[in-house]
Amino acid sequence: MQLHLYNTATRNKDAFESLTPGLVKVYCCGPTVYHFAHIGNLRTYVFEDLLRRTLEALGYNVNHVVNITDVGHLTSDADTGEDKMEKGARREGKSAWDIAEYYTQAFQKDWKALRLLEPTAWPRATAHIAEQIALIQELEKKDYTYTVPNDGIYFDTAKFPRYPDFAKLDIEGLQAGARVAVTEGKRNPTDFALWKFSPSDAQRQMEWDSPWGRGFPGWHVECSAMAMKLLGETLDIHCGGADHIRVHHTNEIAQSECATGKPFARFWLHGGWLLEAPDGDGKGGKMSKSAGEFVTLDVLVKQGYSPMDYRYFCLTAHYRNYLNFSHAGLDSARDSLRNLRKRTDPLIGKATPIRSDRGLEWRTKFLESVCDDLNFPQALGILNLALKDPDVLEGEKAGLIVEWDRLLGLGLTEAETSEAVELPDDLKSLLTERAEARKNKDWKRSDAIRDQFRDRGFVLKDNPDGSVSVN
RNA sequence: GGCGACAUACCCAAGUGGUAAGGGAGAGCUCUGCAAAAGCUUCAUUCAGCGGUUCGAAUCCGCUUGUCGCCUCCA
Repeated sequence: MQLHLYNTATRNKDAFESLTPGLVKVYCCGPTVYHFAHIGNLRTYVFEDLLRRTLEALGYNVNHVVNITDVGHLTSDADTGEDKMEKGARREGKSAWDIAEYYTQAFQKDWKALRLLEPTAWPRATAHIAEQIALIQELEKKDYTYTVPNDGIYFDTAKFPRYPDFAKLDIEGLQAGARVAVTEGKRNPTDFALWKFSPSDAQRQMEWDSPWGRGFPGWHVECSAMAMKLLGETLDIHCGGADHIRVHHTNEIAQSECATGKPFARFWLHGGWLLEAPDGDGKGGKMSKSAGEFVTLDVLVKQGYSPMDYRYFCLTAHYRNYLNFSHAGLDSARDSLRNLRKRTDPLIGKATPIRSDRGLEWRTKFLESVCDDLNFPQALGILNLALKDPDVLEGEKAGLIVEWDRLLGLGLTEAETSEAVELPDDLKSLLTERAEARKNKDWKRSDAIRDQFRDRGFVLKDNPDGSVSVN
């Protein structure tokens, strides 16, 4: 089936074909590990995982690279301000290297919890300084760079006439609206640093020798250098959050294409933002790490949600649209998933080949939705209808779920590991007492005991077979 | 100030020219000592408002209103 993906470069849903038959090279912009990833960040990785799974379902091998940015991002685009890594280090009284390691592990823990497929490679910026230097030297050789004394090596965006095209930038409007102090010596407002000199009056924790002196790489060059090293000069797909379009990806394209003379990526996919819904006293708006307050996956887990609840929540909205995060919304997702599992759990292990016309029809419909720019919300609707369809045999339903869960990644084919509820001794004896009361049809006593359980946070359910479940 | 995106039921949300998917919540019924669970049924003549194009519009165009984003960093 033909996959169509919305390509930011063309602003159109384009038919996807890989450059090399059977192999797709995907580069996804990863986290800057100076703090925890929030659930808005995570939404983008969920979308990228859906892309990966879709490509694999279509028979492609996917070479999937996700970088770890462990150096180099300053706090503003004006090439000024404090390095985020060093700031994080100071905040926590650790070294910048420790900070990077700590948050990388935290990030990868979230990654696994969300059932995101392991990428082919997790390159770290600090492990690819030589490649970055080489790329800058190539640009220097081709005369795209210039030096700003006591500052760094800059890319001259005026020498790349297509610079504004990708993000449809209005350069003049940019200039007019500029509220940011312009770096002294920059030729154009859009020029960006490729290499930053270490400050002469302060010792940086992360710095390297280079042909231009001691310093550290700019924060766009790492992606180009690592992507090209690991995947070649032209990628099939480059992904990231929508906030990368304007600056980061625009700059990646400029420096990569000027260095190689080839298109850097054929498809650019961008995930929409998670917004904080204005429920309660929340003000609403984009969730942002630098704004301070943010919700992490761990926070949700502490609130009683499972990572799969959040994954399902992401699945309910199209990846390119805004998604409003609210607890009401997450509750709804959690309940939906719970209800879904009630229907799919009894199907585990019962899959049979799908042969009936009806079964094949559902299979096709689901795949069509997914192939239409990853329309998972629609696919979920189809899944619900298929499960309810009385004309599809149980074994085929089970087979469809096995197949579809490889795309959804919700773990529907694995039994949930629910921990056995440990009952306090006094409640255990009450349970015995209630069984006795029920046998004697003492409903008043029986219900009173059930209420007692409820007050202690346990829900008693009398099953049709006479047994009692405690939750 | 400039630029842009979005607006679908109580909530979330798909649908982008052919007559409103799906989920959650709610309601009713069946079942049950009662609950719970499960099953069945039900839930937008209508897509922010107003005009226009069209045989036909939630879908295209214009205006208005509202929300959000970008023009610092950000997934």
